[in-house]
Amino acid sequence: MVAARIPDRMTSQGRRLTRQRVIVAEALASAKRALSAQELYERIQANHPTVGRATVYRALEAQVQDGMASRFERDGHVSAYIACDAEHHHHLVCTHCQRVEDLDETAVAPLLASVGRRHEFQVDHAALDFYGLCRSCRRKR
Amino acid sequence: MVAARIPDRMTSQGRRLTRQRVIVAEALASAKRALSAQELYERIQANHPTVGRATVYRALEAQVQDGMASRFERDGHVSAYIACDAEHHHHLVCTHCQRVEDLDETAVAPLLASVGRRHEFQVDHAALDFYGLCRSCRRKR
DNA sequence: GCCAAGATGAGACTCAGTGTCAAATTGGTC
DNA sequence: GACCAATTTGACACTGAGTCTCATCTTGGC
Repeated sequence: MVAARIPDRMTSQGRRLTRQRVIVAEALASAKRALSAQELYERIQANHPTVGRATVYRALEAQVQDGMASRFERDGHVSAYIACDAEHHHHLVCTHCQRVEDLDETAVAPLLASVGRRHEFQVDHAALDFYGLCRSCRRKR
Repeated sequence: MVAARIPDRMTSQGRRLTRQRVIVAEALASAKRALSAQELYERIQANHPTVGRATVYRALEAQVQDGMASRFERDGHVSAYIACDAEHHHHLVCTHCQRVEDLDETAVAPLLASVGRRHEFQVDHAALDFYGLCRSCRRKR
């Protein structure tokens, strides 16, 4: 089960396991969709009104570093976050309901390999996310 | 020559061809690297001090819509822009010198096709940019 | 040249995200 | 369990990219 490994990841790099970071991680994981830091903060406020806004931002940043979440850009220059259980995951983001599907890494690998081969470029990281309408949102239109 | 088509693109959707938008387009095209709106504004100031900041932002937005430029996110939540001469171009961005290489579209197409097939997802647009060090920056390290 | 629709420039405004700092918490160590 | 240094937190001030407003100016069709 993936959840069992979460505390390990959260304490990587000498990071301490705090109540607040657990709250943020759980809130993001249970959302099952992309949320901005502000939206997540507001959700957390409902049950944990003492958790500060800056703490949510810091916790999200830590989660991204620890490979527990990924960040991408939503329209309007806002970052959105989604919980994920492996590193280097890429996503299909529904721009209507904000639900996120994982993209099969095996489909991505050939592209990454070909880029390394064809361009003398040391790829550090890739923004590789697709935006559009998921099946159920497409039907509703 | 591609440049000849620029006025056509700039007047799409009933948009008017203004002196300022030409200045912005030329400044971005001649930069040959990714620039933030602010950086571009500052460059333009040198030769055209009357062009306003908001105008540069608006012109860049229009260029992205018209497929004359693409936008991606730089660290620090800032948009950067690069001129491009075809639609749906994806890029290799050097995070050190900000130079940009075009990514061969034929390498990308299989991925796009497989996403459409494997996920019932109507892809609207894709963030598909690679960040890293270009050859010359890599050598300098 | 005329004129309506659209664009511009100046600057106020917004708000996501960051920095600061005193107080609180964590997790080794004894 | 108590102690303590290092880290984290919460509150809030601050920053700055990007947007909005509005009076004025341009564009382009007639």
